[in-house]
Amino acid sequence: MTKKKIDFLKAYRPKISKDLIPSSAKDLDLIEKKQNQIVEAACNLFFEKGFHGTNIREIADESGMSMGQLYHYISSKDDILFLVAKHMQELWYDYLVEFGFEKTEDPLTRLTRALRSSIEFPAKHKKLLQFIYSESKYLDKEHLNIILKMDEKNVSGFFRRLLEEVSKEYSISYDLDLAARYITFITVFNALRGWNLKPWTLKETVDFMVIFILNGLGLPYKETK
Amino acid sequence: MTKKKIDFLKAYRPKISKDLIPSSAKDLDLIEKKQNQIVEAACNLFFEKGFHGTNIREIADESGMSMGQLYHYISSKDDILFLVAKHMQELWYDYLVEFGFEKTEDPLTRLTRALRSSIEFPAKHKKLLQFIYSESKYLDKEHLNIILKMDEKNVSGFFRRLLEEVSKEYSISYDLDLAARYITFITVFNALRGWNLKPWTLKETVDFMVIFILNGLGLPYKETK
Amino acid sequence: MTKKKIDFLKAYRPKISKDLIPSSAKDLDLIEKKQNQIVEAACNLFFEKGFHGTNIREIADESGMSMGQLYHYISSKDDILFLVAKHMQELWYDYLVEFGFEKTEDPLTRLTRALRSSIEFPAKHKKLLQFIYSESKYLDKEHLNIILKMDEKNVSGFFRRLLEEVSKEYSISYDLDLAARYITFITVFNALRGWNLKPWTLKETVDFMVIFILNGLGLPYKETK
Amino acid sequence: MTKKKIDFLKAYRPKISKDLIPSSAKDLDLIEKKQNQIVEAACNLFFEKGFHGTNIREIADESGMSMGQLYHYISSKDDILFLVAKHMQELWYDYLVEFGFEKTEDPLTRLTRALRSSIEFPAKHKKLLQFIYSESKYLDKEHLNIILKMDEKNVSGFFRRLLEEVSKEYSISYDLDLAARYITFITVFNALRGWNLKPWTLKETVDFMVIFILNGLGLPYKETK
DNA sequence: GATGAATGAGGCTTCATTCAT
DNA sequence: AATGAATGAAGCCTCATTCAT
Repeated sequence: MTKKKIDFLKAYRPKISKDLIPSSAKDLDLIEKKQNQIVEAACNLFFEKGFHGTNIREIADESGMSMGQLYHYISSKDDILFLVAKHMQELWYDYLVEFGFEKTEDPLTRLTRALRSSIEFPAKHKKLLQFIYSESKYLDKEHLNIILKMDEKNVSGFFRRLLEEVSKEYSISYDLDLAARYITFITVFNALRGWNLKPWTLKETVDFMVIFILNGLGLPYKETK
Repeated sequence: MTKKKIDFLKAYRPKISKDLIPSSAKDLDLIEKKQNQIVEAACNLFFEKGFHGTNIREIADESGMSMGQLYHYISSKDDILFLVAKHMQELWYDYLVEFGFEKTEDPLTRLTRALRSSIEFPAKHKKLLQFIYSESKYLDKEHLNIILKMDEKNVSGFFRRLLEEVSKEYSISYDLDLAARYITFITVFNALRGWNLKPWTLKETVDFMVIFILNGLGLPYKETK
Repeated sequence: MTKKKIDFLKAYRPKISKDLIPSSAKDLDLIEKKQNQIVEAACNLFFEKGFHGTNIREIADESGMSMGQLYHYISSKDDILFLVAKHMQELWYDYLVEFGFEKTEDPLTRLTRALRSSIEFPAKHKKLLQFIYSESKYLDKEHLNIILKMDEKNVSGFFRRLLEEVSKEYSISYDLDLAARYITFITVFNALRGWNLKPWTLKETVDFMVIFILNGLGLPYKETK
Repeated sequence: MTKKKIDFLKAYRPKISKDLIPSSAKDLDLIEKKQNQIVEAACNLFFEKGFHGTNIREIADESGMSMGQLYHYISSKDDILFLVAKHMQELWYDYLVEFGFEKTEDPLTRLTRALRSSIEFPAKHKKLLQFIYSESKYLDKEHLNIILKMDEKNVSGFFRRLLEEVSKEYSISYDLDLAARYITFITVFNALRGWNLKPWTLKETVDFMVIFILNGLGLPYKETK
């Protein structure tokens, strides 16, 4: 990943500190390693059974830790919820960034590609998105704000910056920020309403949505690649 | 409401039977009345604290019933979740139907008005929509299927029928069913992402979204009323 | 049933009074009729699910009564337990008496026939006997005493009287009362241990037991009928 | 206890595994110790008040555990019922084996002694036997089968093996298995009908029953010891 | 640092009995 | 006399968190 791109992307990644997730451990690297272990275990369980359907002992077992060890690295079940939510935001953002940006300098093409990958990710990780949309409300205020800020800076912000580039070449009358936020939301369709999409293939829904969104934005659709 | 409209709307409203919600009470009218009481109380609590954050005693207290009486009219906490979900679907549908249909025979205007009201409802009942989208997954299979069917028949189906009418006057190349389902989802924006819409008024977001969606559908926007 | 036999049998049948089973009803015949209705319903349920596994509402439903009506004719669930236990004792005794007594004046043959029917009854009404043996302990003291007295007077007493007759013709060295009580108990085998009698037919077990008991009593076995 | 005798006795003793009694504890020895503690407490209570008359809190208190700790070592109240039933079977069998076997090689004498101890045990542990006979039916199927198997293998089987030995010296025409099962049952008299044995001493009833049973089996009674 | 046993409040649900109509 | 809705205490069980070893 080039330096330039990183600037462009301006990722917001909060560092987990002991203030954010109190831990009685001291070795910071170890803390991070163990917390990742916890997150990985918790994801599988949360996605399948929900936050409330999963208990701490299951998380300990799945992560290969004892109860005592678990509570060395986090201070409550809510902490795990936050760690998982944060991890999900990072995964999502990484996916967005991963695809298609080196291949063109044309802003509209970049936007189109970004839309495509942005629609694919929720389609491929339905459980992940469902989790974010359904369990986030159980985050405590401080943690919730961090997640919202990640979402805003990274995902909505990502589209915001793409739209800004596009707006230099196309006349746009609506508010870029509002549009970026709206796009962020409506790309999630496949995850949140996936249950009633039986008749259509992924490609069909993606194609439909990409064109729909570009039309909605008043931009022309050009076949990419 | 005219006869014609009722036909047009083809509402699907499951009747609550004792099979659906086991109850040891015998007077069906009373059952309905008490269940409504329970639903009303549960809504207040669920919207604020979530399904898992609310306990049965609180629901009993809020609805002015004793624990025993509560369980005379339902058979489990899950039943309440279903009753609330069903009630929410009905409210939503009633709101859609309430607005703008007598005022014009022009399909495109009807669609435009429907979009407007369909965007307003989630905006005005954020908690309600948040609840539907986040807690539905805790419904047991049988109840979930009913809710999904209501959603599909009444809300998506509603847009489907509007689009069919419009398609007689405008050339449409995409799949009407997919489009209807997509619209159903993306009108919900204000509820599910309302937290990051501080800077804009309701009117601004609604106007933006109506135009966006009509453009997305390849249809012209005509100022209504 | 002849007068003579009734004398011989000296049945002890407690009359259900309002002291025994408090009831707010006044018409004594009606009380008896309704109580019979309750008993009949309760039997089916108790035999299948046990006393603790059956609730009062089920008994009301099965007997075609309302809760209110039920409690007009009994004063507690324990009353029903007593009524059922009493009914079971009567059924049992009636069965004993029903068979074989007119056909011979020979005491040993009478005893042999009595044994046979006394073994058959538990075999045919396993649930009934299982119920008596397992739930009797939940009777309150006063009611329990009545049941024990019925058992003693009617069933054990029945064998006691048969043995007395036999003892006039055969030399017997053991205590007649103890023997009578023992016989009463060991005829119940098929009901209480029926689960491990798969390989044998009813006739095989009855034949074995009749001979075993007569031998045990030091009496000869003569083929009857 | 000699090697030979152990072979002869062929005891069936199911090992309590986590499949049989789910437990979240990990130290198997501790599990066993705690379960024994629970069993001891439960016996005191069950024998006095019955399974349904005893609540979980009482068992926790009696065993000196907290509710949480209790459920660390069992997974339901039903599990306790099974543990108690199993413990009772073991006690019973241990008692049978304890008496009289070193003292003679004569099969008939051995049988006679076994009968004597087999009659004494129920007489001395009435509550225990009453419990087994009345509450076993509330065991769930899987656990019930284990208890029945223990009963069959250890208690009935014990008599079965004694009878086989005797049959080498005495001519026996009845089915050994049926006879063994019948004996198992009828030795229990003192426990299940003990309430109406006031007038007789233990010795009187035991003597009567031993002779009765040997006669029943067609075997001579020889004074032992 | 690590373990996992221990805590106990709180959750959901049942049910014998009463009482207003 | 009859109805069945209402009561609320009590039952079984779960689980996030702590703490002795």
